[in-house]
Amino acid sequence: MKKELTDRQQAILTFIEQYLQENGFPPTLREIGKHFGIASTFGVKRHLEALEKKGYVTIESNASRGIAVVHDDEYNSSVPEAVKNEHFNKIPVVGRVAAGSPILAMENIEGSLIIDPSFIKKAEDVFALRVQGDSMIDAGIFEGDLVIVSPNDKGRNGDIIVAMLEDEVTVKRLERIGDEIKLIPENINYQPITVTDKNNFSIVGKVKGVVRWLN
Amino acid sequence: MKKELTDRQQAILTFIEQYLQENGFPPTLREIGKHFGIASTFGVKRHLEALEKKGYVTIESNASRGIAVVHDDEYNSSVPEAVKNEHFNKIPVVGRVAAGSPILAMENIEGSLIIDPSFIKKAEDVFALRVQGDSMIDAGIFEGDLVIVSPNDKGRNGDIIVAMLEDEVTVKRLERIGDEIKLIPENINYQPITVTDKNNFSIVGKVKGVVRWLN
DNA sequence: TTGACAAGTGCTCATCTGTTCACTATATTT
DNA sequence: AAATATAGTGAACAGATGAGCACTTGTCAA
Repeated sequence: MKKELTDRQQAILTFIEQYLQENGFPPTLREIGKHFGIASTFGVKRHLEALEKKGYVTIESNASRGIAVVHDDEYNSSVPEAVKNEHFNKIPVVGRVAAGSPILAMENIEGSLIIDPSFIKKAEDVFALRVQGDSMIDAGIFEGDLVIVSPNDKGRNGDIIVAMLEDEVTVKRLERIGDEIKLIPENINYQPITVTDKNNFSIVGKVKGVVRWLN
Repeated sequence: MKKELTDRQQAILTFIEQYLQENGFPPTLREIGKHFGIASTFGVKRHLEALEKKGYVTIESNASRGIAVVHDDEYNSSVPEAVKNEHFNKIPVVGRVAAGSPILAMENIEGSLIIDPSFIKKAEDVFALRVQGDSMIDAGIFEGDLVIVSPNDKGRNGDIIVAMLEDEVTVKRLERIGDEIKLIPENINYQPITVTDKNNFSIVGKVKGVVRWLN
């Protein structure tokens, strides 16, 4: 376990990491000092020496910007193998879907989500969709939730699926009776939809998961 | 598309990337020159200017080691920023919690979950807990779901929290009235719990998110 | 009260480092 | 043949930068 940092040291370490991220190279002593209102480079230097002694950075003597942030093994061991091997899954998050437009068009991508491969088979090609409306609240799917959709799985009877109906995207439970297809909402205030015009209907994919974020 | 590089320029770009990887900060003009047997810093500088003009690096004027390697979007789009910068969050998933045992003891860890940093503030120390029981179904939290818990946030009035009560872990909505603490289930079949013995009660943390996996 | 420690000031100094200029040389393109 | 881009030398220069010292302040535990 690494030694604990003082608040000041932690703040400085964070600043260095941020600076590095934004600029691609580490800050100078004076830049650090300026950011924290420390007038003397010596004050900054001692913070860095403390950080080095505690194992958070290494400092190249006499080299300008010679600060390297240490990512030690302990830290790395917390990195899942999957990520090291780049076998993680990055899932595009689709925001609002404009009527008629292809779901995965670039304009729709709202962000991305990383999901542990233990949840998703590696090659599976999934995406996330932000839920609008409350027709599935009894299935624990609320407005604003993200549903993870697998377009390669068109769903079986009883599965929750994402369907495209009349250029609108909806999340519903699928019910197939013979040739008839019904979309069942999980909310007593809504009525099941029977698909009549199969030209204007398609199943986008099966819902594999739900992710909700509070606040 | 980026302009093509000469062999020399490519070699220098590669060297800079390697140096950066090994040292954590970029090389100086003289260090580059020394590596390639270029005696004059001016020769090196012109290579860098070429690299900058072609969009491979940016150079901070008058700053030592002010070379930043540009990673353009095309190249990066297959690798999420989060992973490249190792700023992703790996969350331990806690399975069953034995009565009285520390929640985060190793034996309890069931697996791990990777969540996009866009959801969680970087330094936030969270873990995931598998839900047992159905006392929160009206809040969309079902048995078997994973709740993401932030132990640093003890929750405000109305928040959904994880509490430790009589050596049992429960997910409930928090209600504080004056000095009285109530735990409200979100299921009409359950009754609110008023905390009487505060010695046997503690708040584990606030629920920040919910993840459910189907099949 | 004493001591240890974190944090900071103001300053000097040496050297690190990017900038610039004049000049040379070799390909490739026009 | 002339223009252009690439590649390099050697030297001079100024500003950027880390190192070091003596001294001060505030907090906290023994």
